[in-house]
Amino acid sequence: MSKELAKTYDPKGLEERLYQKWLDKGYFHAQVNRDKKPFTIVMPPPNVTGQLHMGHALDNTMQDILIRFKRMQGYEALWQPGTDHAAIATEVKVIEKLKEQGIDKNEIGREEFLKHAWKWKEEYGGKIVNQLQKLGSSADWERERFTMDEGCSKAVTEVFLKLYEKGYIYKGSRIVNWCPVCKTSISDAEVEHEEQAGHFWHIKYPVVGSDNEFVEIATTRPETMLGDTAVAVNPKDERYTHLVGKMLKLPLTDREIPVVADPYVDMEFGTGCVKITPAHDPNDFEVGKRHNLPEINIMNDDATMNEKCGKYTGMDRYEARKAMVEDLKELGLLVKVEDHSHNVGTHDRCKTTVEPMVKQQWFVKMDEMAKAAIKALEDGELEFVPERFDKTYLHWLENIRDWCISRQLWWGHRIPAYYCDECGEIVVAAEMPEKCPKCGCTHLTQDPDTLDTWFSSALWPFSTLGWPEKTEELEYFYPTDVLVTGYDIIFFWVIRMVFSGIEQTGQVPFRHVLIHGLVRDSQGRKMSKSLGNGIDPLEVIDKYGADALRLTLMTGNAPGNDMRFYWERVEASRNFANKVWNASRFIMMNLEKAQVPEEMDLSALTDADKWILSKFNTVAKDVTDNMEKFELGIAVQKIYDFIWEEFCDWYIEMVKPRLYSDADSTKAAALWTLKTVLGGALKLLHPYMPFVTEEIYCTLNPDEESIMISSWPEYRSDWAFTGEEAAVEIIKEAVRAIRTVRTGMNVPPSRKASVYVVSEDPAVRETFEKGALFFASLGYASEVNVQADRTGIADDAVSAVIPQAVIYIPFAELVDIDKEIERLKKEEQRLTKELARVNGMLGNEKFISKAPQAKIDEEKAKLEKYTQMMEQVKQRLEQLA
RNA sequence: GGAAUCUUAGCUCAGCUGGGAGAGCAUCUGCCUUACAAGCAGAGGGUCAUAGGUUCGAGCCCUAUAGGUUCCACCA
Repeated sequence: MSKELAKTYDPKGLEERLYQKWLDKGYFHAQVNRDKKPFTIVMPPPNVTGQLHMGHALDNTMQDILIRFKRMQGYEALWQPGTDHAAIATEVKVIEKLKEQGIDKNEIGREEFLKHAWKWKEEYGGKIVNQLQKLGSSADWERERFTMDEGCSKAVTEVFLKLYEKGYIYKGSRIVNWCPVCKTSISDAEVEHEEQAGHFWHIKYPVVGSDNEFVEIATTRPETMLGDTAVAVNPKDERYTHLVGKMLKLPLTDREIPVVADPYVDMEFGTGCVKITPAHDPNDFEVGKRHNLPEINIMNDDATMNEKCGKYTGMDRYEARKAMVEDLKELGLLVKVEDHSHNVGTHDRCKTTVEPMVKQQWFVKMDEMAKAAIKALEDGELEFVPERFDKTYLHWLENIRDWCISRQLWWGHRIPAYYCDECGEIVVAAEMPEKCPKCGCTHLTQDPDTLDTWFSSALWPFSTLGWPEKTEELEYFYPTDVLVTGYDIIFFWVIRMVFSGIEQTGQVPFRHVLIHGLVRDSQGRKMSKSLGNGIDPLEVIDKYGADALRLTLMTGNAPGNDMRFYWERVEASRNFANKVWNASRFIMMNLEKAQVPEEMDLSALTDADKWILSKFNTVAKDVTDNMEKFELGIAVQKIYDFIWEEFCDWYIEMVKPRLYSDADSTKAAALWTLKTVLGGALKLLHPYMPFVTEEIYCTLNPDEESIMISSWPEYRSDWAFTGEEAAVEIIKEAVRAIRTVRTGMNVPPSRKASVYVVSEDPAVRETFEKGALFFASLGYASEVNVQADRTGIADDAVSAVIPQAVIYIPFAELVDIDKEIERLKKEEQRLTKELARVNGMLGNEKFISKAPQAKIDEEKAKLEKYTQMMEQVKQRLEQLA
């Protein structure tokens, strides 16, 4: 059932129809199939709160291309999708929504809040999945998972228990990054450092027992001085050796603190004296541990000063700073204030300045697991593409600190730890124990905290396949083949998956990590909500179609680099879709008019047919190789060039006269070739542009159900025709040469000319005789005469020179003599340059002795060719002059 | 402070292991040629950031410099 195709390609409606068809047919669904090899990708789970952005579009397009490619190659290709509960992001949204209704989180309590959160998830959570489908993503939606579904939660508990038993998870009092707005701890990876202009306050601390002696310290955060428990100097610093061990009076308080010596202090920096606030600075915390200093926490969870702060109690940290500086000034203890710019840690989510605080938190001990992750990369079990991200990965792992995994949130996996209300015993268990194993009492309370959202994401590659159960799927599809993600998420996610995978399953969860960059706006800025410069992929799809968006995202940049988004580029991609559409339309129009053989005797093909078939064959192989190496951009560029430049601009044009002539005996061959090459090209293009290719393919092959389940073009040795390929290249070169002559002389294409091709080589003559038709068809010649010498050609004929032959066009049929001279002079210049280069190389003894013989022969051939061409040009110039 | 990366046509970017400077867009010229004006055929435009070095030969390798971007980092 062939149907009429519209004149221009219109993706509207068509995309939805085809996607629905694929879903109905179940093409996306992968099952354990022992007859096939598996190929697995797990989709980075987008946040349930998520709205599709360009990052998703890029990420998922790449994955879809690989999956479609492998599926067509005959693999059982599983693309495992799902969504992430996105602990803090979701919690914030739900809180906002409740606030609008006048509901306060703390008033309704945990149980009630979670009910709202789940409701919210059910209501809005599916949106992102829907949007991913608009891209054409062929993920196995039947297997869609959620990081907080039953299975994934079970995996989380299992891992927590195992790591706890192994001693890798511990609870401890540590300095953590505390977000005073979100009121939760955050991990190091969640802290962003940004340069801020600040001040350096120099403050004098009086030495106890000696009048008028002070120690001058410098600080960027004077408010923390209320928590000072020492002042440190470098042990080698002779300026202060006499003070070590003495006591200082801490201003604004009635406390006395010691001077300690610690190598952490940089003598060159500031005054060489550092106030030590163990409870509010990570370094000071370490110093404090070394010197057994007390930790005095001076702040509440919202970063206001707590009850230990005397008159400053209740003030915000910045208010307190101001007040204290004023007071110090009054006391004459403020020496000076300097401008100072320094890095301040902020919470990546809410941009609040992080307050280091000492808190009881849960941590994962990293050193052992980090070592295993490093080893995996070094042993080649894990490969980054591009390779340079190895360094990012290793550097992070080599400097890793323990991972703070507890969060003071409600939405997430609750920590499976229970405390005995009586004796305080900690029990880590999958379920609430009936009684305390120590004191036997039955009053136990679960830890109120939840786990870092990345804790569950870290298990994603195997938890989605059923782990900890030993499912068939896990055994068959795991470890997965490739993980596709942005470089911005290597620390958060990739690394944690790697060590979790190794620890829990004994295997690296994926062999390759394909890293891509960020999609930026046309000015190179990050797309962000606050800037309002984000471009909605759905809008792009709506205007130009998903295929155009996908192609745009895959071209014009190197792997791992950021790319800029330009509407013009989408337009160019859309034009390509239209080009494919129209070429196909032309071919199908012709196919309808004639009977096309199913099988073709290849010997019945003309040189042109063999040329394009052979060319296709090569391109298919190259494209396959590139795709195997994850060079997706290079691969699609080759497909693009092949379809547009070779197939459309040359082959289709060459073949037209044969199609228009009913008598032509090679018409069937032309039709067969058109159909075959188009079909093959569509297959190569399908992973990139699934919709247009599917629509055309099914019209082209009414008996086939879908291009998705067709087989990938394999290299065929019987399609390799080197001789014919070369022959057509000669013809192409000749046509180009004639075009140059004619356009150089401004001859309207409507004026046909007789063309004489002169070559001593009989093989070349034969080529031109067979190809004579092409010239005519291309509108540059009405008549083509091929001969061995110049007999019968007017002396003033204009020549176009190609390496294999000289082409003459009787001057009478052309015009403009000046332009011809100009053109020839340019040619002469070019040849002079080339000759100089080749002569230089061949005249160089070192080149002759060191270069490979093949290279030398090549250059010698060029020398001969150019010399010959030069002669022709000179002759011609003389004639015209 | 450490690291990665970039500097190639007016713009955005390709250029794989060193061997005749590329694409898309933009500009200009000529074409509504029966698949496509979202098209066809052409043209112009580049000391490949700078300075050295290795090599017969460097956009590519090495060193240094300048500038841009990004990541990491506890300098109070």
